[in-house]
Amino acid sequence: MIKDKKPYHHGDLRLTLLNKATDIIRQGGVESLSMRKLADQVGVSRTAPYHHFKDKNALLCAIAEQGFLLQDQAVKQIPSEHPQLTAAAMFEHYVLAYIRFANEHPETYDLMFGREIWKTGAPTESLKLVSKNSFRIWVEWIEQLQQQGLFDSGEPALRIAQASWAALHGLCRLFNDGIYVNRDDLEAIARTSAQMLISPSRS
Amino acid sequence: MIKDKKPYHHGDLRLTLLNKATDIIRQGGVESLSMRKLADQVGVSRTAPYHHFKDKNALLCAIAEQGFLLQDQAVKQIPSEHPQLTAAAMFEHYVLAYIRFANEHPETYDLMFGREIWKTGAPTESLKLVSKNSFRIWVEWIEQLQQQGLFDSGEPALRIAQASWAALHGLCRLFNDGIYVNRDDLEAIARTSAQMLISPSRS
DNA sequence: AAGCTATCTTGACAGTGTCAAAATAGAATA
DNA sequence: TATTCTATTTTGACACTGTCAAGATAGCTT
Repeated sequence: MIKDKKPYHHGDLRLTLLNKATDIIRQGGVESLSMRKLADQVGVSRTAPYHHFKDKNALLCAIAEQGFLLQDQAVKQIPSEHPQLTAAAMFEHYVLAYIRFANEHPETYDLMFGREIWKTGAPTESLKLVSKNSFRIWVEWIEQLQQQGLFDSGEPALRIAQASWAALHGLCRLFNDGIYVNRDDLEAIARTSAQMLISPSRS
Repeated sequence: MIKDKKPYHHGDLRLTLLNKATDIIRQGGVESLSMRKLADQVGVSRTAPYHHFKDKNALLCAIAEQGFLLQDQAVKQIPSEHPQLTAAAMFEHYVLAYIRFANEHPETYDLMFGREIWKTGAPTESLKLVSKNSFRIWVEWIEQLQQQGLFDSGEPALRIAQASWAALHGLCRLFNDGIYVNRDDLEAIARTSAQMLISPSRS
């Protein structure tokens, strides 16, 4: 009588697939996810997933979408949690949080910002929406820090947001992709990055 | 009697494969390269390539290796070509050259620094070597610029090299992977990045 | 001319994504 | 309650993929 949604044969297969798929890629990477094995593990036939996700691509988009929501949530509460910090310290905090997220969910992160979806495949409309929103939040954040003198006011906030995010993203990728391997250095490099990015004097 | 190497049946199949494969990925991306189609286009049977490359992975490593050599070459001659530039201008020049390379050879760049080889697959020993050398060149470069006061002398050169390269890399990836799409902004963002990274005052 | 080895081919296997058509289960309607 | 309708799932099939094992062949060396 509660919200126990058990609509049809399986009982919300869509969600089950999504969770299981996320599980699989967490353990073995995106390339270890096959539609057939996924269906098998859920206990359903090969093509059943195709009635809930148009494509393998669509499934991956759904996972990425969840990733964006998770990240937004993890990052949203930073300012309210540390209201006493200076702008510079807050920025560093933000940077570290971003990198920690990428580090804790490497496979999801890869889906969120990888070519698999954005170049090779085709991003879902709804994925485009949530990702755009995520970036908007970042730009607004940069705008605030810019007003506090952390960044050059001569440049448009958008451009600074693009450049700084690119820097963060690059760092995450290098570690996630196995090019930088020494995990202990991650936070140190991140701190250096943060310090290099902010401008101590105004232009 | 000249160096016309036509050793066996085909006549340096290895090089032919390498070139054709590079061609294919340039046009259709890495995911469009299949060993079978490659063999077909070269006019040889499915498994012939396996006598010149242990794996598909080994073939991709060879392509990446060529990429590193090409990049080293393209970047090496920058200082000698513009000896009159200031350190800051030289750095910007370098940044733009790097990005231009990534932009002109997006698929090769992806192989050079992508998870396909470094995380999922296994980099060849010889690939590890040339890539390590490439990074060494970058660190030495940063070291020089650091001595010229472009970067904080308090930080180790290695760390600055890591952070700055990560920033560059991130920018390249965002464009190569189709997340930033407006190609006209590339150089502008790159210039902003370069300016943000250098330190106008010393700490 | 004989033997040897590097090179290439044929056959095979297990795996992939996904389409079309058939089967089935639950909800809606009569 | 019986029947129709539709959402869901299954079975079969196809064209691909990487790559292993065994056989054939071509060129060099002796």
